Amino acid sequence: MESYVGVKRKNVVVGGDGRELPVVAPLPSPSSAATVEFPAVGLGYAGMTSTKEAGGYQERRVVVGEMDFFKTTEKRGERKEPPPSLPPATAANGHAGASPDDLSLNKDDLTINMGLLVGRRRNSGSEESIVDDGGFSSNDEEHREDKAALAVTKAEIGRLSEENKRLKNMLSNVTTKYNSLQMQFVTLMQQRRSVLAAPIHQHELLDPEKKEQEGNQQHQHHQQQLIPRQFISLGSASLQPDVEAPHSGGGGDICAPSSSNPDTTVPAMMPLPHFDHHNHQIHGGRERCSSPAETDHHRHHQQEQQQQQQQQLLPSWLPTDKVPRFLPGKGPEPVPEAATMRKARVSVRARSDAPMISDGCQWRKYGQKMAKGNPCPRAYYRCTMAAGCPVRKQVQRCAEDRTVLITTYEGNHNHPLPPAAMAMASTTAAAASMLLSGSMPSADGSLMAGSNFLARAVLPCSSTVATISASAPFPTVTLDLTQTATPPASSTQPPRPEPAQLQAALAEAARPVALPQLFGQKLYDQSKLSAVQAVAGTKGSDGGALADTVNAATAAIASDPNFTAVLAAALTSYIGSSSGSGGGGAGGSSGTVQPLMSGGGDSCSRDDKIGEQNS
DNA sequence: CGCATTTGACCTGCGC
DNA sequence: GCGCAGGTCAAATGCG
Repeated sequence: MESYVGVKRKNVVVGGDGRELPVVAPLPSPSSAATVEFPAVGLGYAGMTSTKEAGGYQERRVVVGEMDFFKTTEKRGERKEPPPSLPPATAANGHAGASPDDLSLNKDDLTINMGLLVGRRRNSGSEESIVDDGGFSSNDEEHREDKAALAVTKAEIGRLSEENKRLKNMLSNVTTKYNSLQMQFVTLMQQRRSVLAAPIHQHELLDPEKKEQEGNQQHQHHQQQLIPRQFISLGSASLQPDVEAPHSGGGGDICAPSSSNPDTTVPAMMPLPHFDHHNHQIHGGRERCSSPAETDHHRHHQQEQQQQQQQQLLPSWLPTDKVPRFLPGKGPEPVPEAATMRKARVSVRARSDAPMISDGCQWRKYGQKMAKGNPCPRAYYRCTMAAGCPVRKQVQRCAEDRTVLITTYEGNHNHPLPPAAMAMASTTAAAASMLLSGSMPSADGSLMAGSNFLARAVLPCSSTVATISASAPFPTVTLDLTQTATPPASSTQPPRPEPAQLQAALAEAARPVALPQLFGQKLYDQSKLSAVQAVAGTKGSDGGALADTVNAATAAIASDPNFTAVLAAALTSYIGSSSGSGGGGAGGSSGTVQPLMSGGGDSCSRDDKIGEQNS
C-alpha cells in the first residue's frame, strides 16, 4: 500500500511534465503489491486504497486541468477566434492541443501519442497561431497536452481499477475454492495413509469391493475405498443432495461445490469434521472411540447404516434433539455438518490481560455461565461476521492462574475471513479434520475411549504444547501457549525465541489452507515439528503397554499434516496477535496476548482436558 | 434508535 | 426420576 501510494505520487508528480506517466502510473501497483508479504492481502488492500487515493487525486487533477483548459479556451475566445489549427470541436472535446489525428492516437496508444505529440508540436511549423497569440507559448501547449494526458490517464486508471477489483474477486474465489479443495485433499491423504497403515483391516473391510476389483490397479482400489468414504464423511449433507445445495451458501458446507452459488465466496470454509468412519463410532448419540474390532464390525455395516441415515436425514450418531438448538437456522438449514462439526474443538491457552484474545473475527457474546470449579465465569461468543455462522467460542480464565485465558473454538466459518482470522479458522478446521477424519490410528481407539488425554506434542522452538484430547464428547486440540516445554537436551535454540523467528519458522507450516508442501508427505512433519515428543500421560496406571500405545498414536498424530497445520496455524495466529498490530482490530476483541515463554510449571490444571497430563 | 451486552430462565444430557 | 452442569435463548439493559 505504502509503496503503491509512493508510486502514485511519484507518477503524478512526474506527470506534471507529462510524458512517461500515463501508462506507467497504474501498473506498478499490482506488481509492487505482489512483492508484499501477503500477496492477496496486499493486492486487495493496495488495490482498494490505491484506487481510492488515485481516484481522489485524479479528480483533483482533472478538475484543475479542466479549469485550466476552459480558461484557456475562454481566453482564446475573448481575444479572438480559435486558431485554425485548433478546431472548436476539438477544444470542446476537452482535448486541447490535440488534433483529430492526435485524438485517434490518444485512444490507440497513449505513450506513443504523447511522445509524438510533443515532438511534433515542438517542431511543427503550425505553431504560428500559438506564437501569434503572444501569451500562448509552448508552455501553454504543453499544459494542454498534460491535461489531455491526465484525462486519458484517468480513464486508464479507472479501467485498471475495475480490472483490479475484478482480479481481486477472482483471486478470492480461486483461493477459497483452492483452500477447500486442499483440505479435502488432506483428508483424503490421511485416509489413504490410514488405509496403508492397516491394510489387513481394509482388505477385510472392503472385501466385497475388493473381489470385484482385484485385478485392477492398486490406486484404483484405494479410490474405491476412499472416495465413497469421503463422500460419506463429508456429508452427511451429501447424503441428501436436495438439501445440500441451499446449505452450501450459509451452512458452511465446504464440501458442496460452489457452483450452486458461484457468487458466494467460501474462503475460510474448511472441511467439516465428520464422524462415522475410521475409529470414531457413535453409539446412542454419543461419540465413542471404538476398538479395532469394533471398528471392523461397524465398518461391515457401514453401508447399511448409511442407508438408514439417508432415510433418517440425520446421522445415527446425531441426537436429533440436540441439533436444532445449536444451529442458527432452525428451519430449512440442514444440520448434520454443523452438528458434527460441533464435536471438535480447538482450545488455545494463552496469557492475556484482556478479556478476549484478538483473533480477527467478530464475536458477539450470547451467554455467560459460572462453570463448576472455576470462580471465573465462562463467556460464550458466536461469530457475527456472517449471518448463520456456526462458529462458537468460549472464553474462560484458568481457575488457578487468572492470567491464563482459555479460548475454545468450535466449528468452521461459513464466510470469508480477514487474514488475521484465517489462521485460527484454519486451526479449528484442521483440528476438527484431524480429530474426526480418522487420523488417529486405530490402535489407539480403545485408548481414546478410556483415556482422557491422548497425546501431547511439543514444539521446542516455541515452548508450545499441543494436546490432543479425544475425550468424549468433544475431541479437543489444546494449544497451550503458556507452558514451557522441556527442550530437548541437545537443543541449542534460545529459550525465548523472538516472535519473528517463530513466525518465520512457522511461515511454511502455517499454511494450512495453502499447503502444497504438506501434501508432499516427506515435507510436512519433521521439518516443522523437529522434536515432537510423545508423552504417555494417561490417567490410568497401566503404564507400559498403554504408554507404548500412546507413543505410537502420538507419533502417528504428530506426523499428520493436519496436526502440523493445527499447530502452525494456531501458533501463527497467536504470534500474530501477540505482536500487537496483527490483530486487525476486527470486532471487539482487542486483547493482547502476552507471549509467554517462561514460567515453567505454570500450567494450571484444568477440569476439562489436559489437567493432569503433565505426568 | 439500533446494536451489543447482561442475566435469569430454560433446555438438554448425564450420572446417581 | 431427580439433580447437576453445560449450553443457549431472549427479554432487559446499557451505550453510542
